[in-house]
Amino acid sequence: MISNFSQEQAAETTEISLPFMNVLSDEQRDVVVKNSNIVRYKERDVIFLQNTRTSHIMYVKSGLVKIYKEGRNGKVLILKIETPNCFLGLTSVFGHDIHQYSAAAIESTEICFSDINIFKTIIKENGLFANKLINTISLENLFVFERLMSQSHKQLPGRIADVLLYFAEKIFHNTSYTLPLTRRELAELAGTTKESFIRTLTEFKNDKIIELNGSEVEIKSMKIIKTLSELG
Amino acid sequence: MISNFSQEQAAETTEISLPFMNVLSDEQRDVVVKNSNIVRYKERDVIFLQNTRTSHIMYVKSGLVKIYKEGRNGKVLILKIETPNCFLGLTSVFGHDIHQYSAAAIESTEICFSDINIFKTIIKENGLFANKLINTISLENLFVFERLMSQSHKQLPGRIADVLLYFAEKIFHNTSYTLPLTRRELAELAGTTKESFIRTLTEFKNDKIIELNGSEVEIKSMKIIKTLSELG
DNA sequence: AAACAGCGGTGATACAAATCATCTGGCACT
DNA sequence: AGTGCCAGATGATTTGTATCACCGCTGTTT
Repeated sequence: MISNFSQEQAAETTEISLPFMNVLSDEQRDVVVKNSNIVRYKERDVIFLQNTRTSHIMYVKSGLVKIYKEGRNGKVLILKIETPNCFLGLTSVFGHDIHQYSAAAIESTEICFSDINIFKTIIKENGLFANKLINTISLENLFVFERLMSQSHKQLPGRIADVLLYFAEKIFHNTSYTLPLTRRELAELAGTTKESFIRTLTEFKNDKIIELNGSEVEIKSMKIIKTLSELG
Repeated sequence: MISNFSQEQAAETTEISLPFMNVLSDEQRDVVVKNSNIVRYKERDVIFLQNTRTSHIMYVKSGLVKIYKEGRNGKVLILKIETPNCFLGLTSVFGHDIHQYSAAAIESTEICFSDINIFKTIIKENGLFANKLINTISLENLFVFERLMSQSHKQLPGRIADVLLYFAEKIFHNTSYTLPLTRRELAELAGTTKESFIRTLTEFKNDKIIELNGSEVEIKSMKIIKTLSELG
């Protein structure tokens, strides 16, 4: 990957685009493009690690990224999964100069890196862009509140239902999909253990709530899944 | 309170001040002051309720406010406690036009209400202010990540230690303080039940980690509390 | 080919914490 | 003074889920 990096970069710079780019002036857009570059990651590649310095704004051009946090006890929590056109670690960059969590590619992924100072300058210059960004970060915040609610007050079936709903509604926009994570990672997303996740998933399958074939999932009764999610 | 509202307002408008007010121009400051007013709440008063429309930026002038969320199963989760000079529900206002959580006064509290459109205009005009705001919301976000980590991966002693640390470090800046919440509310903050919270707190007391007298807490061994928090 | 490491899956067991029940004392009503 | 009501507290019981142990399978390393 290193060997053909410059080649890639040359080939890709014209394709750089950001969310809300439409609210930027031609000049601002130009500055961003000139100060950005695209990097490709393959499955399982780490994009950035917790406790490293923040230096760039990143956003997902294609692929899927898991955002996760590691505790001292070795336990891992997957905070969220970022999809194309999402910023990566906005809150980490603007909240702290050290990354407070890690990011890794779930599948083959392209990330666009933009200089953070260019970004801050544009926020200062372009209030509409700033407003959009504040909106984005706020929505992220509300999402985490929901996750917190899910983790602290729902028991296993509700949390597993939440994970299944998450993939169906936020990631794949479809009731049938291929789980992009291992059972262990799914458990880290649901706040449980591999074994408990598997067991509950198997129960869902036996109860005909979902169809399950390895990583292939089809939600058969969205109604029951939603009820499980709501009742906790 | 209603009866002497206009009187209060008249008396207080000169005292309106916002975080980051120093980055505003004289004119902007003037507009904010003219479009703001202060409302007083007493203990247990609700400031705004989940599912109501957002209309104002609020910030805490004095007092303490609990931010909480209610689930369909009747369970309540206290997300955080806001102290003087904090904005109230920024993410709710900027993320959604419907409040996604509730706020209530824990003690006698003064809240400053500012028109939301005035605010959005100033963000557009004043990039420095926008940057500050983005920073604030990002930090809020990181805080919730930590809470999520605490709730999903720590067991009771670790979570209770986190609550005690929260009051000591973030709210009172002191190792001895008076708990401003009931045991039930403390449990809602720790993600547990009243009974379990009481039991664990009693154990801490018996183990001489804290001194406890009703709502009076003194952390005797900060070291152990921090160890408990870190090991989960 | 053998050794191993990691994943999916299942059963048995242990344990943390929720739930249920009950008692206290303080405070607010009539 | 008496009734009800909520907060704090403690004990007994139940239960959800983590933990432990194990199997088969696949892909990788040596």
